Amino acid sequence: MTNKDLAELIFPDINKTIEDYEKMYPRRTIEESAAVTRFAPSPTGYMHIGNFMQAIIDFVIAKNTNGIFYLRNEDTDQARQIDGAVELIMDNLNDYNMTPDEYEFKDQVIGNYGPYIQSKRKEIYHTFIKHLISIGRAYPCFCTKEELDEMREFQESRKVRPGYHGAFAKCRKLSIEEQIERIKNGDAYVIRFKSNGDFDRKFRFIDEVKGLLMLNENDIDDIIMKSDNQLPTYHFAHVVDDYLMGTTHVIRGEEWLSSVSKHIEMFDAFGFKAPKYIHTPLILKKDGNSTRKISKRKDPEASMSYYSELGYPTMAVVESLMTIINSNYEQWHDANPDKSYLDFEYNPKKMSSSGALYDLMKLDDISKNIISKMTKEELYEDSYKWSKKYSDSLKSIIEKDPEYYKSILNIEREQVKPRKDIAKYSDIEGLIWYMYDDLYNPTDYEWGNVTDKNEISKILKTYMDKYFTLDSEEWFNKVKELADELGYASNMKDYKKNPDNYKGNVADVATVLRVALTSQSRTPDLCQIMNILGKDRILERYSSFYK
RNA sequence: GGCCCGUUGGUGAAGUGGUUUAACACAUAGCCCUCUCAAGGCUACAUUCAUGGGUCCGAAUCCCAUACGGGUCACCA
Repeated sequence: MTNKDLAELIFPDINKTIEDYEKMYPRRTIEESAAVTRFAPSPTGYMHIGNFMQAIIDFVIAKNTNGIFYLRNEDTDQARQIDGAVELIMDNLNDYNMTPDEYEFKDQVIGNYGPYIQSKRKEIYHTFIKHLISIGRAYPCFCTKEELDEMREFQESRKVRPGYHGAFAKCRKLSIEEQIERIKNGDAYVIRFKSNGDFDRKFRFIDEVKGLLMLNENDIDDIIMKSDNQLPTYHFAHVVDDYLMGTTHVIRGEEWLSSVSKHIEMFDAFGFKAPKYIHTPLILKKDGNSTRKISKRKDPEASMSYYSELGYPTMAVVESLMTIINSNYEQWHDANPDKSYLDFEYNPKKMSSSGALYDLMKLDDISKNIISKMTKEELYEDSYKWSKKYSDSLKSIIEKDPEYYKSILNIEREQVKPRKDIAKYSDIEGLIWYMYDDLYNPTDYEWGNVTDKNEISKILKTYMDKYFTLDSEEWFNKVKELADELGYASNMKDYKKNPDNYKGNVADVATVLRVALTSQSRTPDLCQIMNILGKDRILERYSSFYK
C-alpha cells in the first residue's frame, strides 16, 4: 500500500493531473511588467470599505501596468453565503466603473481562467490534493471536534503553542493501511497538509508594503479540505487559484500576514512561485479614547452602501480612499487635475503600514470640490440617477421640470470659483426646496436685524415699486439705492464709521429681501434666485408681507 | 500567553543621518473680503517625532530596552 493507493481511494474519479490543468490554463501571454490582480471577496452580503480599498489597489495596479483585474468569488463557506451577495459586489464594482476584465456572473463567464467561482472548482482542488496525497504531503485526519478541543485544552494548560503540529498531529502517524481501513469503514475525515516546517526556524519574506520580514516557518498541518470532502479551505484555494489564474500581486488585508507562512509552504510544496503580496493596513475608527478596526456592526460607514445611500459621487469615495492608499495622491492630483486616478502610479512602498482612520470630513471636502466642478448637466444626471434609487422626493422634484432643476443647480456654478455647498446628493433637496412653490410652506422665517412687520412691509413694497430688476449688473446698485431711500447705509465703510446715523445697513435690507423670498437667512446669490423665480412669484411671496 | 506588525499634530501624512526653525491637505480658531451663506485670501495651530537609553560632530531618521495599540493562533474568509 502506498500513498498513491490512498490518493486513489479518496479521489477515484479524478483522472486529470496538475499538468493537465497547467495546459488548460497556460501562463498568460502578457507583457513581463503587466500585473494580474484579483478581487476575491466572500459573498457575505456586504461590501466593506476596507475590501473596497483593496479592490481599488487591484484595479489601479492592473491599469497602471496594462494588466488584468479579475473577480473571484470565494464561496467555500456555504454557511456564510447570502443570497444576492454576488449581485451586490458586481453592482458596486460597476457603479464605480471598476468592472473586472474577467469574472463570472449569472451563467456568463468572461475570461479563460475560470471558473471564477470557487464552489465550481472542486475538481481542480481535488486534483491538486490528490497529487499532494500521492507524494505524501497531505493525509486524511480522523480527529473529531471533541478530540481537537481536548488537545487545545491540554495545550493551553501546559502553555504550549496550540495547534495541530508535531507530536500533536496524531493522524499523520497513522499508517497507510490504517488510513485506508478507516476510510473504507466510513469514518469521517478531513484532509490536512503535512508540514515540513520548523517553527523555530525563520525565513525571509518580502511584503511589498512592510518590506523585509523575518517570519517563523509554519509547522501546522492545516486542513485543506473540509469534512464534506468537497470544498477546500481558504489557504489551499488561495494557492491553487492564484497559481492557475496567474495572479502576480495579491492584495489583501493585514490580518492575513500571520498566515503567509502557511501559504508560502504550500506554494513550495507544489514547486510554484508565490505571487507578490501587498498586505494593506486596516481602516480604523475612533471609539472614545481608543481606536479599533472599523466594524460592520457598529459603524455604518464601514459599508459601501453608506456612501451610495447618502449620494456621494463615486469619484469622491475613490479619491478619499486614494489619499489613504498613497498619501502623495492628493498632491499628484492637484498637479495633474485633468488626469484620472488610474494614471496615478501606485507605489506600495509609499503606503502607510499602520492602520488609518477614515476621515468623513475629508470625504466631504473632496466631494464638494468634485461636485463644484461638475457641469449642471453632469450634476443633473448623477443626482437624478441617485434619486431614482434612494430618494422619491428628489426624484419627483426633478421630474416635475428637469430644466428648472438644472437652472437651480447652475446657481453660482459657471464661474471661476464655483459654489461649494453640496457634498452629497442627499444634501440637494434641503438646499433648494424653497425654489418650489408646492414645497414652500415655511413656518419659520430667519429674520435678521429687521423684525418689525411694518418695516419689512415697507422695504418689500418700496423695492418692488421702485427698485426691482433682474439685471445682474444693476441688481445690487438698486438694492443700495433702496437702502439709501429708507435710511440704511448703502456703504459698509460709512456705516462702520457712524452706525448711529443709520437705521442699519444694506446687508440688513438685503436680508429682508432674502428671508421674505426664501425664509432662509443663508442662500446663494439672491439675484440669481430672483431670476429663476421670476417677478410674478417674487411679488406673490413678497405681497404676503404687505400691510 | 506565543508569534507578527505598528507608534510623527484633532485627522490623513511628508520625511530614509546635516538649508526640518518637521511639507502638504482636512479639521479648528482669528482676521480680511463680502448682500447672507458656501467659497476665496491671509494668519495661528507638534520647541518636537510613544518613552528611556545608546551610536555619531550631528537622529524623527541607525541600535537596544520599555510602554501602548493592532493582528493572528477555526472544518471563517
